[in-house]
Amino acid sequence: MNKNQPLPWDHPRFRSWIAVARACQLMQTVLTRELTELDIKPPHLDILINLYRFEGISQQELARKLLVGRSNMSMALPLMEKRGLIERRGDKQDKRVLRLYLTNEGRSVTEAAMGIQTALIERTLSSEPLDQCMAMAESMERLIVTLQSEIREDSREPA
Amino acid sequence: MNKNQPLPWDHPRFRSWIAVARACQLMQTVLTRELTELDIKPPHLDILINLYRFEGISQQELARKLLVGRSNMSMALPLMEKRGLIERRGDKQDKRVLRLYLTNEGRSVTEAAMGIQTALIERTLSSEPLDQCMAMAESMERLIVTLQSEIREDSREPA
DNA sequence: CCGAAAATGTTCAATATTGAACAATAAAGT
DNA sequence: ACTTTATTGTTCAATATTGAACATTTTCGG
Repeated sequence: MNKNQPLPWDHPRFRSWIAVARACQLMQTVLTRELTELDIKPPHLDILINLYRFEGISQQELARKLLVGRSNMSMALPLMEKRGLIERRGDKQDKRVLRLYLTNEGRSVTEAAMGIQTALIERTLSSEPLDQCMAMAESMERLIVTLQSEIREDSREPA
Repeated sequence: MNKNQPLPWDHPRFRSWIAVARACQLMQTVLTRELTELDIKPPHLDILINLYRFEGISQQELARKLLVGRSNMSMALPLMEKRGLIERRGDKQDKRVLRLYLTNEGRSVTEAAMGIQTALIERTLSSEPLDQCMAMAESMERLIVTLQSEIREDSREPA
């Protein structure tokens, strides 16, 4: 059965990618644990960080930045609003869009959570030379561009 | 508010990691699309690949390899069994454990799916020099070791 | 200006994932 | 042998995520 098909784990790039995926998974797991004291989870942190950087962003724009569907935001944001972390205010110009803002509570939770995440990343990645980290980031950014263009092609031409 | 706290996006390692995470997310999205023709999703592919490599593995061992909880396997595997992709047979020695095997159907689906995933990875990563891929893999493997030991510490000492 | 097309957000059902509590079996300690 | 502890798998409720169908509002073509 393995006669004519080269097995994936013989491909160096395949093996590399699997390692990347596993590392992401683990990092997520550990981050989840460390965030429990703040009673938030990674998806919410992603949202908070983006609101911290881009105050007044719309739900649509936020979903695009996070690479998730709009419906995701429609489910998550009202919960965060009820918890007093964010506010949603309608845009004056365009009555369709809701613009998002951090509350003071949300801002301080975000700062604490960013501190935790930054510390985790520094701690676990500090043994890797900075050159190597930067090179990896550049590879990943090229990968992101490639994959995003592929996704856009698919949705333009859904034949 | 940003006076005394250094912002995460000023840390090069933080930025690098965010790029890694986004790339993983996108890769997952694209892989999901390309697997629809086989009617399976990435989590099932992960399972199939591991059964392909390690026939007769137990549910527990499989969960450990995939870095997911045992309950996850308890939910997913019966569905895959109903779809005729795998078989679960009780261990003769130890009546607690269920050992997992691919059916012929499962094996051919796995081979097709591995082909798709390998092609995707080769296609999107081929522009990165092999040295760079290997260096990244080594970094990620070190990261995995670090994070796993941290997880183990936590679960040993859950104070 | 009016009707068609696009954009934004919501709802819903389907699927994933987790952790906790549980039952059955095995291993260890006495 | 017997009680205790550990391991394996299951169930359940809670939370995430997605895509499709939908309503509202805006934009565009005529």
